[in-house]
Amino acid sequence: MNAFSVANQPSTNPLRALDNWEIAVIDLFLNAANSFGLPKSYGQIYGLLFCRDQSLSMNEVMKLLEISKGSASQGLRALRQLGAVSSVFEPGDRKERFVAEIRLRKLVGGFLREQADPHLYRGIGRLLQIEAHLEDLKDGDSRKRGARRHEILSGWHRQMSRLLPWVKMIVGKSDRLPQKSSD
Amino acid sequence: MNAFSVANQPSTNPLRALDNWEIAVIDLFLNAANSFGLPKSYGQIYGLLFCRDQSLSMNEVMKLLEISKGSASQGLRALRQLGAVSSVFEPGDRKERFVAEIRLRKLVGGFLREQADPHLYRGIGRLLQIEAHLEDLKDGDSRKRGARRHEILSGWHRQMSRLLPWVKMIVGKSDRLPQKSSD
DNA sequence: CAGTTTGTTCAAAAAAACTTGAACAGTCTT
DNA sequence: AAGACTGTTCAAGTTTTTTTGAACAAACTG
Repeated sequence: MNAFSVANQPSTNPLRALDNWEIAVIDLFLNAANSFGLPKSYGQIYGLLFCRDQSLSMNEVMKLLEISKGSASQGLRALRQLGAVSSVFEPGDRKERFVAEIRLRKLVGGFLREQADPHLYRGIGRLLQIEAHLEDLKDGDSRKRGARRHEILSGWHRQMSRLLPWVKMIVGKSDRLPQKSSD
Repeated sequence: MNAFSVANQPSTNPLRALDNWEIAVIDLFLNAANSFGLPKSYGQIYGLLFCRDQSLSMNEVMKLLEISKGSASQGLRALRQLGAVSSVFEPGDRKERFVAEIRLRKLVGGFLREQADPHLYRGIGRLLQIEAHLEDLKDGDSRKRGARRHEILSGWHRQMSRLLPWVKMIVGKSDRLPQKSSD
């Protein structure tokens, strides 16, 4: 039986209740997720994995955080999609196990790729749509005003496009703390 | 009577129905607000003002967007707080009128000031709280692991703090399109 | 001062976002 | 092949956020 074989391990038992500092870290990420517009549970899941050296299975995540199967499944999938967690397979074990990506550069990069880039992309379509509306319009004040607004928005779009690479770059510098290693 | 005195103006009547391009712009900002974690109505309000050369009163905003008094009042207040709209008083008119801030630098700056900076600030407290939990803990694996995580988070905090000034700076460059003028 | 205009507040209603868990599908085990 | 294990999906339930509008306050008007 499985719960036992795990429950017997000395102190590295991944199902031992969370330490207080871990709860605080998980809560930190819960709040962070929230303010990035991600569901709280994603933050909790990431936070938990962030705390651990060992990879965790979906089941362990569910039990430790007391969240449902559905949340765990969807959360882990989304986080992997964002590049915030990756999965590993222990040889001879069917189940997937997860670890947190802790390189800030990667986290930011993934977030921008999945969230910001699509917005910029759709922005192009929206600008074209506005242009189309303007062309349907007889010459006059409104059209002129609209053209000016279209220019402004195009400028903003250009600026935001230029900004993102810089963000990735700046965050990249001096990632990783002087310790352990990675990359 | 007031509705009339306004309704009689030739073509600049601010209550004439919205043009299609304006609807598209408003919708663009509605979506943008959403993905910045702001209520849709804030986006609509900003979008409307963004479209207009003339300042609008709260009442005009309400009627043009068909939103309630409460939304208009709260939205305008929040947008002013963010520095995204400013209010002007026409001499000899009691009511406040609003115009959109269209300098991207100011918009980004305001957003960062109101949203990002507070998060970074609270982050300091959270890091201290984690530290405190660690000190309550007897030496051991968990404590060591926690200390490592604390270092990582501190590093991230430092990095994000360094990033924000750059963002403001980069967005500042070549703001305003070649036209009109401002600043 | 009584009435009008302008704007705020906040409890309740509506809408949106998130979570849950049961049903399902695939894999492995015996 | 039956049973156990792992993971996905999605309709329904829950929670959170946003919007509404009525009640209120303040400032002006005649």
